[in-house]
Amino acid sequence: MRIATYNVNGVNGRLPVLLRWLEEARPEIVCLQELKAPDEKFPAAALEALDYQASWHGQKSWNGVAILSRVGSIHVTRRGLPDDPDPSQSRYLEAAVNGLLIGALYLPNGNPRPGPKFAYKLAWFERLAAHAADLLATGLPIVLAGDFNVMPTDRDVYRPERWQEDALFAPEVRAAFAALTAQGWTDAVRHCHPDATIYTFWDYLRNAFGRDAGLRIDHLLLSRDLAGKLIGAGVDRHVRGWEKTSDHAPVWIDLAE
DNA sequence: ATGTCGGTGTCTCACCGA
Repeated sequence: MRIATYNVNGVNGRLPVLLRWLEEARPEIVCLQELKAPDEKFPAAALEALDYQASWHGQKSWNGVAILSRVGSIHVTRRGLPDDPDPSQSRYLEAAVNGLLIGALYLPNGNPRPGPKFAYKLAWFERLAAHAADLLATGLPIVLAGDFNVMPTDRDVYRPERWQEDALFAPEVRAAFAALTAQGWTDAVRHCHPDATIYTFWDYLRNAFGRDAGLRIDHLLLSRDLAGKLIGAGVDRHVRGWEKTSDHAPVWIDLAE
């Protein structure tokens, strides 16, 4: 079974690209981020036409996350993290799908650092970690997937020395990511490709994709039992080269049935 | 500092956030 995560950067503006990729890749379960659409403008009918059911947590203009499934119904267990002091930002959606618990997330960008946005990012990360610990304690098979807005290590950045002060790579956020995975989560893509240079995002500016000046910020984290079923992972990076495409590429894992 | 996107309102340009 294939599970993917894709920051679409506007689900309606990128709809032709999203549909083209879904038809080509046919993942069983998909987490989407940056819908940039209110709930009433989510393109459910176009996805249904490709046999994908969907649940979504939208917001006007910004953020927004969704879960798609072509392997049975989506039972939403949570919209937003527990104890969220700012529920106006739609960044977390959790659902039971086909025997798995899926947490779809869009972690705050956090720039500029320092500042209130960076403080919000760290606070959001702390609430995610607290909830993730509770999830692990259930013993369920769980996937946390999305745009974490964190490059975990130097090898996840085309030029790490240039990103030391950025909110996506600052010591505090790398430490937060490391502390999260230390709970017992497996970074699926890195686990499958320990030494490879793998990126999931290339800025629109300065021909970043053409220069392969990328970042690895989209991740799928697996609970312990699921990590044992991991048989493959990768990035559909050719999608980043399509017309009217997102600045992110889809990221996927394959799990043994 | 620069550059490029989608979404939105101030609405066919100018902004915000990324």
